[in-house]
Amino acid sequence: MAKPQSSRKAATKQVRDTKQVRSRAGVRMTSSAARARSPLLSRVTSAALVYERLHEDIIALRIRPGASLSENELASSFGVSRTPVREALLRLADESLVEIVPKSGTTVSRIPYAQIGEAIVIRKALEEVTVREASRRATKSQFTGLWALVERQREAAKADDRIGFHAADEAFHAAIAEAAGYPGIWRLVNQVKVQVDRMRHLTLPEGGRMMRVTKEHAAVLAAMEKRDGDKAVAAMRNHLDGLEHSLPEIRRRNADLFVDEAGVFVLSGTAGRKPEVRKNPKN
Amino acid sequence: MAKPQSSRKAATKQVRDTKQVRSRAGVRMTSSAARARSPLLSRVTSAALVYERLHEDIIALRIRPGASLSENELASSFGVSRTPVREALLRLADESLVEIVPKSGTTVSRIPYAQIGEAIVIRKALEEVTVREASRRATKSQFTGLWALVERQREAAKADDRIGFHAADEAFHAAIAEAAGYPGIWRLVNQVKVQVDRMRHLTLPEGGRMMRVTKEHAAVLAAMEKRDGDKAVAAMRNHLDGLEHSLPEIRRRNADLFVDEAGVFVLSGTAGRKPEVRKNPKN
DNA sequence: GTTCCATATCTTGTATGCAAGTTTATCGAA
DNA sequence: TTCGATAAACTTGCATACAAGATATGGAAC
Repeated sequence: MAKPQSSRKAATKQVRDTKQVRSRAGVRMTSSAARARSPLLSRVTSAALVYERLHEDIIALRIRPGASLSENELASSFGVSRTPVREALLRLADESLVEIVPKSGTTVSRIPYAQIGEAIVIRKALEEVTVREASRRATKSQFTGLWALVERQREAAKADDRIGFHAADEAFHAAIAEAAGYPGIWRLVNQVKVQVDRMRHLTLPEGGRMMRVTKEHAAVLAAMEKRDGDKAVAAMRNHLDGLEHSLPEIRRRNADLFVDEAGVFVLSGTAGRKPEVRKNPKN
Repeated sequence: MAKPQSSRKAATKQVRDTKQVRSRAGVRMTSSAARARSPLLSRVTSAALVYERLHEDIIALRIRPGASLSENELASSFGVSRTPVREALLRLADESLVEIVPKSGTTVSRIPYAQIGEAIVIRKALEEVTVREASRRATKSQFTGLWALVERQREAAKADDRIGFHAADEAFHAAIAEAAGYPGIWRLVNQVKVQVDRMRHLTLPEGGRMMRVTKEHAAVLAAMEKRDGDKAVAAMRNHLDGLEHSLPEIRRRNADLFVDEAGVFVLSGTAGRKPEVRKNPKN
């Protein structure tokens, strides 16, 4: 490998110090600074696009858990080369949505049933501190917006619009996080609950569920508005408890989409790629 | 196994009986694809190695926040090509440890001071539920192991061995998570506190700090052993409160390593601000 | 001196070819 | 048929080449 032109690489160190900027460099950054934000979401690269598409399809179960993915076929499908596809898959592997076996193949992860419970515990812990802080800090206009979201849910429930209901549901929780001043927590919650979200797509139509959830939200919000943090936390806890209600039944009906995880033993795991997942084919 | 002496081929055929129709290009629908494997070690790929090295160096501040990274120079430094280096950098970007600007360059992220507080809140929330559950579920042998870790901390504190102390500290918290049956929570905590860990490397030598922390751990553990969940949670909360004690001073002394407003997570309408105008006019 | 512009030289993004394993298919023998 | 060995066809991991945008440099004009 030929080194081109040694200009400032007198030092062979791979880490160069901070590049200094001229005093008026800021004005030149206008064009790039316009779109150069949102590190996790939409970049303008092909890899990001492939990632988003695959992410959506996996979460929505449009690609079934256990399905095999091929970098080559995905590449020709998306009309790009393997490189961006591979980057997307690596990222999905970090989120435990796909499993890459080095020289063998890549599959969409089955839903790790054993992790669902822990994910819900995590979500509860995070949302409780969030709703407590939001009870203190939320402004009047934020309460107005929250009530509007509850109303949107009520309408969606009446119209039996599950998609719209879910969107408003997410927006409700996100708005609470914003009111609390904890945007990172909501981002974290979203990261943790991916497997739960996949499972949600299997929920059976249960009469009155959406209206019940709406009422639970209203209870949380009412307590918040009274600045009663404890009561709001209790209401939120009660609300999130409802999540794990029908999980065993859902699992029973779609056994092939789940996997029992035996012993995750990743304690000081070097920031490891992902927990080892033992698949237990129960044919 | 219910199958009587089924050969591998027969098992394969049995798997095959499900539809192998490709509903979408690139997605092959199979019932059970990859056989369970035990890659106990995380990954033996070059990309993983590069990632681990860079991760360590960034966390330990051996690479200073704000430094520029070049895929080419890193590649020749590691003796590999750009591809595995790039994969490592993309992963580090997901963790907000580096920032990749598409056609411009890659830099090591400065420590987002505004996120430190939220990270500590998150850690508190997660560790509190963990210690509460561990108070219920921990076995006698686990308590023995935990006391041993406390003792190791005491010894390290006496010997003024900061590295050994920190290792035992981490192990203590990890062991509590394991006793609680929440391995995923500890993994998540580790992910969240990366920026806090970087900051920890800037802590000034403060007399008696290690011994104080050891006593706090002992208090947590004593409450756990009495199965007093509330008291254990309170002790843990008190322990973690100590984290944010000297943060402002640390930041004041190393202002160039921090950035005020990073993260910029546009949750609602208002557009994000410009990411960073390098305010480091060296020379 | 300052300002502006062309250009050389960086940077990362993507495509492609090869290497090294793994799985599947094929063929032959008992 | 059943089993076994061999080879063909996959798979991902990595190296390399090229493309396109961003930055720094140098010189010309004023």
